[in-house]
Amino acid sequence: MAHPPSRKSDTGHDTTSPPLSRRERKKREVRRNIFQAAFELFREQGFDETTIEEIAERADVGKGTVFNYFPRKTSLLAALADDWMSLLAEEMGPVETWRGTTRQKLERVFRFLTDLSVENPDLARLALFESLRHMQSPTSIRDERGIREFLAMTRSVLHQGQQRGEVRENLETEYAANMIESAFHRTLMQWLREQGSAEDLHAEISAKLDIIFQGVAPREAAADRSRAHRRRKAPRGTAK
Amino acid sequence: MAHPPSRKSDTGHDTTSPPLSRRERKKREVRRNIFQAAFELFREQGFDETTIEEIAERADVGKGTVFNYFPRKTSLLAALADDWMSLLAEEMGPVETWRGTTRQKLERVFRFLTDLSVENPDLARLALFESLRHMQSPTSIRDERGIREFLAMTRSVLHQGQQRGEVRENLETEYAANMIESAFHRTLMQWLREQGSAEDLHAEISAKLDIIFQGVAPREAAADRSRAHRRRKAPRGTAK
DNA sequence: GGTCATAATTGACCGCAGTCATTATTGAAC
DNA sequence: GTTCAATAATGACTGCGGTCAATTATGACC
Repeated sequence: MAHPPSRKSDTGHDTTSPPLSRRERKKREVRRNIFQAAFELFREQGFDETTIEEIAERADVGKGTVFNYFPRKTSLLAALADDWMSLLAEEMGPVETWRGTTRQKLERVFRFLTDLSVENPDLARLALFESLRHMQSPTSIRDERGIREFLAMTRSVLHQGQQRGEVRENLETEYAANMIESAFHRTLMQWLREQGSAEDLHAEISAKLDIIFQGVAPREAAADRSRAHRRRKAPRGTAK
Repeated sequence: MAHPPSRKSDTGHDTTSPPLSRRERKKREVRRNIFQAAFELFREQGFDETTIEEIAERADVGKGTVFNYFPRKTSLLAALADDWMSLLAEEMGPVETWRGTTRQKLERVFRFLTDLSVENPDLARLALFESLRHMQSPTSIRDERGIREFLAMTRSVLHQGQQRGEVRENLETEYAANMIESAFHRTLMQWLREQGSAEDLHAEISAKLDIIFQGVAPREAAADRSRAHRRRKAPRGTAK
């Protein structure tokens, strides 16, 4: 029973300073029960094989109640991703306090997440995949805390790197963070599918970090300037 | 009715040199009818709003027949992705014949695919998303021609670039192609979700290409060598 | 305690993706 | 033309995700 959904953080904010009403406490408890029941079952029998009714049964609520808390079945997976990000934030503290080179910081973040994934490949696969679903439909309102936080972190690290001279001054950190995130995400998904060794995974991530740091062009011939239009523009994206 | 599924290529191979039996011809025709009916309907009313029974109705076959050809509803989307890749291959010919710099070649490929996507944002979103599904489950046997071909193309372009001195000799093209693909994929998905202008999309892709070519590290301090273990190893992945 | 608006719970119900046992078609062999 | 095994078509049926109208719990206010 390695790594059940984290006990402290749940998937909501931890800022529970004001004492909660009974109602609120009950709600959280129910939510937690459903969440927990769901992941026990997912782990035991897989996602597709688990029905909402089973989850409701184990959480000791009606089927409809499950949908009150998690409007789609896949919302349960998104909750897991959020949970993991909370674990990460909790474990590593605010970015400003991290030590080491830019590269080391990035590797530490990746390491934390890959370790979780290596322990729970099935859940990781589901959660990673789910974290993309919100991109599918423009109507979906989910805010996808998971990826957002990851991007914000990566971006901060790059920013620090700029100040320390380890990252190009003129780098568009928004885009770079975006690329790092998507490369990491894809690498992890591929690995989860192919079920290689953890060593392979780390090696591949390291190699890709090399590429992102060094670039593809040879050292001298900086870059091949052929872009027809270069419209300088505030990057769209996830930062506000 | 812009861009219906391509008429010539369908989703199967074009190598129809040996004359086909009547049976085989019938099969292809039925498959084509279903494919076409499905995409007319998807375009008219959206994916979720279209039922398999409607598709079967319009293609003038029984419901079960649809499932004979496309075992899941989403298989129809995967077929679209394949179709688009065939269009691309057909339009641009073998990689060896392309002209221009490495950067220009990559931009031309992206341009072709983004143009298709700009014309059919809804279908593109669905197809792009679907093209990731095969990574979700290790049991899925789909071979995902789409992404594979794209990777092979990108890799060839990088290889040529190495010969022309536009790409670092010691670059692991397998990984680099992989990163380029995932960055492109993600950029496109994000754009499709946010519905910006086509100009925005091109600018973002261009900016990311800059990053991939130049790298994140400053010119002088090549890279920050901190990786604990550097296991040189044949890249796993999609090339055979 | 009693009243009442608001919020939470619930399970009967619905629609559709996907299955499968049955039936129809094909074409090779004679 | 007839036979027959292999292949394809079919739609009745099933199971589950998701909805919603009805029911119950909660707590603010008197």
